[in-house]
Amino acid sequence: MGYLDELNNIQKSAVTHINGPVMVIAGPGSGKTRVLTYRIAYLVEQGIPPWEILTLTFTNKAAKEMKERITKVIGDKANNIWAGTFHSIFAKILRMEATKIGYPSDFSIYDSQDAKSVITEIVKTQGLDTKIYNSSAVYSRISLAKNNLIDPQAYFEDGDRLLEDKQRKMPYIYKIYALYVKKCKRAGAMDFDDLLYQIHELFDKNPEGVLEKYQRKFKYILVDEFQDTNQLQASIIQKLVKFPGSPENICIVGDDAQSIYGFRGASIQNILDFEKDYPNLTVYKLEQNYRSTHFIVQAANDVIARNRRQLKKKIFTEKGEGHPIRILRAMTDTEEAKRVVDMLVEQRLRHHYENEDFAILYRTNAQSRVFEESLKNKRIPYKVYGGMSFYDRKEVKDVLAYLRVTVNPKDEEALKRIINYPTRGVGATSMAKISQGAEAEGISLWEGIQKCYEYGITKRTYNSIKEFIAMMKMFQEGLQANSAYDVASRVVKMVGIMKDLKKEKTVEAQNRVENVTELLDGIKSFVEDDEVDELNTNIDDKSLRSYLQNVILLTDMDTDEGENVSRVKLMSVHSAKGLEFKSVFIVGMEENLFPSMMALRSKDARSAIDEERRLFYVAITRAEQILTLSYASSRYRYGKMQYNNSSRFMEEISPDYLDMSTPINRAAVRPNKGFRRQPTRQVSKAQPLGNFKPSPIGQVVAGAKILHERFGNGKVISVDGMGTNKVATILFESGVGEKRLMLKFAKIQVTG
DNA sequence: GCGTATTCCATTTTT
DNA sequence: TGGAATACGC
Repeated sequence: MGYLDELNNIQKSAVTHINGPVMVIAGPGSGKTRVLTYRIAYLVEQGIPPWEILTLTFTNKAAKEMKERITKVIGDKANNIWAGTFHSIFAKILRMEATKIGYPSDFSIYDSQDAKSVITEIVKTQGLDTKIYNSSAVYSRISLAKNNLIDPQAYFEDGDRLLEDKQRKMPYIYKIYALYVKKCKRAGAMDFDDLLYQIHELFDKNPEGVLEKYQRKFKYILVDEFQDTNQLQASIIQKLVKFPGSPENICIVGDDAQSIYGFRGASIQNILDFEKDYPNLTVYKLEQNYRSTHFIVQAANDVIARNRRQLKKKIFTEKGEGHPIRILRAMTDTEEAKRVVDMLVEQRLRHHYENEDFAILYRTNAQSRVFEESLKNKRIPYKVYGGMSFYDRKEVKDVLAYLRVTVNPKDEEALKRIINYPTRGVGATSMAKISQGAEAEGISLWEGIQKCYEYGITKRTYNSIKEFIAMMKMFQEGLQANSAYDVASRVVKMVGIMKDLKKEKTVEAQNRVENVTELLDGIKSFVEDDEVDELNTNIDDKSLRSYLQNVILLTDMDTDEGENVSRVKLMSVHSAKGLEFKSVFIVGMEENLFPSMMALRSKDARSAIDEERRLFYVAITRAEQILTLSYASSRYRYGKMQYNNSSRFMEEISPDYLDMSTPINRAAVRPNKGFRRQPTRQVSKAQPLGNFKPSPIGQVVAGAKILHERFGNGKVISVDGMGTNKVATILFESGVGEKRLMLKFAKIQVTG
């Protein structure tokens, strides 16, 4: 147990105190992950079976990292620990238990797009105005309700909620909510919130003693980032931990100062209440920061001191004084981007940093664009996190929709997506008729299209639909005997998706073809490869159903596979939580941006600004050595020029920690009247970065050593196919394993 | 019913 | 600004 020596005394106590409730208040960079992983390792060494340990995190990445680190300490036993995100762990349990609460085990998961589309349809059929009942707004109200354990009935009885809706000119949300729930259920679908809400239902109703089963199973529970849990999550945990005779072996880790998900119903109150709920609670405070230098830690302390209501702690560091914090001022957003990138290049040279040592953090994803342009101009490789991810791409969603309907024909959103893709003459008019008919009879859309001839559609359309149904049934029949990959590749082939994409001869269309190929590769590795199961808890479930339910919970944060080029990282501050970088740029430090306009205008502005401040605190504390803040006096937003003052947050840092060579100037600097925005040069998109030069297809032969732009070094196993359709099977060194790549699209350089 | 042109409209953060 | 809903011509 030599690893215990790597811990300071408080960390050690937190690790070895395994019985009874424990709360660890962990400041930024205080070795929180280390404590969590060693605690789990310690539990296993004490003889606790790994499968009795449940670890809940917020991101797959955090779960994965933890598993890897535990594996290093205790070996393969780590594989049997239940570690994952709230959503993925509960999705997995629901897969086994859903039938007990009236859902099929093949339930679909609706992403937010699906959910919003359901809402829009309801709003329309209810004869309400889709402009007023904006689907995003309605969805967030419904989501908030679920996260506060308010069902439609309770919503209807909740005067405050109804009043608030009325004030927002949306008095009928309660009605939409009820219909939404009904519709999802009929479609055998759960949205993101349902993955938690339905687990709560399951435990609450407790059919066949299912709650006791899991209470017995999970003898030790650990929860990471507890400050970001909402009422629903806290309640689920409580159900598992608090019961007569329970040893209450729960360990929560969190930092009230880093609570940044209030908009999702997260509440610091959960942390503050924890002591009340668990009278035997032992609290450990980790206050030494092992990440950042003195200036950075002090700046963070200065800022957070302005907030009301917080758990007392004093974060300190022994990492030395470090560099004072630099502030960059620019006239425009483009100039800001340019100056940031220039500074980045300078730091890279001076401190011998790699690109990957840098992060550019912003408040809103829309800000990434100018920095991308700037980085492209300087030929600096970068990666943008957040925004459009692989699984959000239309072509990927289309294929997944076919698979979803194959697994769960009642999945209405998926069915609507594919019924006329590729176009087969089933347009909006016919679908409206069928939808109406099905709705009137109270049957699912899938059942509706079976008898669509009753709803007065044309012969032609009827024939198309008949063909479509026959095809889908064929896929469904293949489900039992074939692997997820076989089903998927058959779907892609039979549906003619590739044919449809290839008929367009643009670069974008080629990319789409490549994406579909990549998706199929992904499914293949899911089937064959143990590594890809992010959950890692149930590697035997290789069904298509299991694939679909896993894949929707992945984000691009989790798919960093085979990264071989060192890249600057661009992401929102929210996404940066839990990460660290040698040098951090926090950009767009302006009023109305950071803090956001929403926060400044909200009816409880004080609390909203406090949350923005915690967000800024999170941002500052990502930096290990160098922190740079930047802002622009003017910037384009929504196509218009906007002028903002510099952020109040910068003034909250004592000048002692700032590099005063560039003082903050609060007065808005307005450019002269004749000022014109520089037209941004369009840099061609598919430009290979660095010195990467793709080789001609002919050079890629079996046995060749190659370098792929994304997957890194590998060896060609075989090449098949003819002419321009050659496909190479390549074994990559970098964890991604074997991949089949279309040579005409793959960016491959032969190295030997 | 389909594809394209046009207008319109909303802009926070995400599992 | 750019993505999505709508209008319009075939």
